[in-house]
Amino acid sequence: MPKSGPSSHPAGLIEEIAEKIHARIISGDYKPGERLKQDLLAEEFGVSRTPIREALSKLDARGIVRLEMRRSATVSVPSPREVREMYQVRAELEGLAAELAAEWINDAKLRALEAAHEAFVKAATKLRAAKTARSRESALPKLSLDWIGTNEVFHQCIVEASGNSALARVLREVSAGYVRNLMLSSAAETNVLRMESNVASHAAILAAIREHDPARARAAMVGHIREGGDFVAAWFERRQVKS
Amino acid sequence: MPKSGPSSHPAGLIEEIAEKIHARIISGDYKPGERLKQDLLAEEFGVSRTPIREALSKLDARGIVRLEMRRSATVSVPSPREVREMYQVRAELEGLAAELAAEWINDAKLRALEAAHEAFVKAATKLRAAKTARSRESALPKLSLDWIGTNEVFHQCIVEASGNSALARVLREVSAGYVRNLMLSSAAETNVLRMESNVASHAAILAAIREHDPARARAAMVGHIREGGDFVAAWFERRQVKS
DNA sequence: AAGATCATTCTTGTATCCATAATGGGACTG
DNA sequence: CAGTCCCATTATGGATACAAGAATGATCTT
Repeated sequence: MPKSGPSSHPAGLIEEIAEKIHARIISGDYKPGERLKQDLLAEEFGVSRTPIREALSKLDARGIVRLEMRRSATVSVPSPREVREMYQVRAELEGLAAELAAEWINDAKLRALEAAHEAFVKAATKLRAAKTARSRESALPKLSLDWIGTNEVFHQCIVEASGNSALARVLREVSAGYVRNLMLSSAAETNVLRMESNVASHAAILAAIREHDPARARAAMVGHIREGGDFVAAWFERRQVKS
Repeated sequence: MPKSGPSSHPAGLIEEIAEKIHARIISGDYKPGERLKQDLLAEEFGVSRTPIREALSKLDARGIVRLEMRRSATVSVPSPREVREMYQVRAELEGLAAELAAEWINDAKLRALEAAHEAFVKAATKLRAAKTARSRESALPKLSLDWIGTNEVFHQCIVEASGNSALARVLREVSAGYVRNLMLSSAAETNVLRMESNVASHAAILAAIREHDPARARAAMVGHIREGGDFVAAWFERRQVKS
């Protein structure tokens, strides 16, 4: 497993708590508009209010909660429209990453990217087999996690290969965590078709980068992210009416 | 003066302190690699360590300081290369904003944008006059501030007109504050030529948006930001060898 | 009875405190 | 004399304490 990033590692309690709160928001435990009181969260997670505060601050920066002066943090689950907006931004940024990667990638990073792709294909294959087999006791959650993880590694490789550290930071800070949590929740409903489409997209992106074709790499990446955005937004719409 | 954004307003002490620390880093009071001890900062600003910590966390997210586990925050003044990287990201995001704005802007927002442009032209004219006159006691700092402010309003109008709130948030969070502080320091050295080029760029962007030409709006904006990035990076190089 | 006002309570923002991990210096040894 | 190991010092992360500003509810007035 590669280190999670080239940049600073608070790596600590705060980020962990932020992720947990985020997960609960996505899963619907905390409903939109609900007021998140620091005391309760502190008790919930068995820590004091201090790390809770910092976690909430991060979630505010990511647009997941709204933090106003002297008022409780309020859950701000995005509308499907906002999900689309976020993916539009992410598409732009990762498109840039792919373009730069196609231009500047070196042999070592290319090999790493190819390895990441292989791992992703393997994970997808296994997950697909498990899904079609419908075997009850198969470790489907674990396979889903693998799928998400290898997917993330692939994208991260490209960002790293772009050689633009500011880009890497922005993606980490404003979108990466969000996407991960969304995928964790929606992975269960991801069907075989979508998985195959994802594999194909990754292959196309990899090919464009290998052949140092920036324009094609960008286009492929933008399309890939948009596709994912459509799926997640749709899933979000369904979930919203359901709850 | 327009409100600083459509989104959440902690608007508080933390943000204020973050800006102050940032300004001191840019101005060179705190040198690259220097370790920022929370105690000292706390005394410096006459507050306790708690808000200092949160401010440092924000600065870490913005890439201005590096925050590692159980270690002091270290000043991380970007290399000219990193400045360029940051502007590349910003160009991408604001380019997207311009593209979307050209597509979706409505009459009210267009009028606001035109007003912002007029204010910018006016501020630029005054500043240019003051610079060429070289009158000693003229309120040159104030005029510089006006120039920076109106410039920011113009860009913000476009972002708002894009109708993509996620985009607005990302720009605010990761790049806007940075840019503002950089400009505050480098404005003094901005020459007349650059100011005129800036005015021309803004006019071109405005025209493209008015005529609903997304591709042209994006291209104009990307070029404009890149130009600014080159200038700031160059200024940064000069300053780095000087210190 | 409805609305407004004021007091109480609750929650956040900031300060202070304590435990733990890093740092730097000194002593000891090869 | 240099290198290394260990301990004291110091600074950070987290917990607790305190003050101040909202939200709420009760009471009084019209």
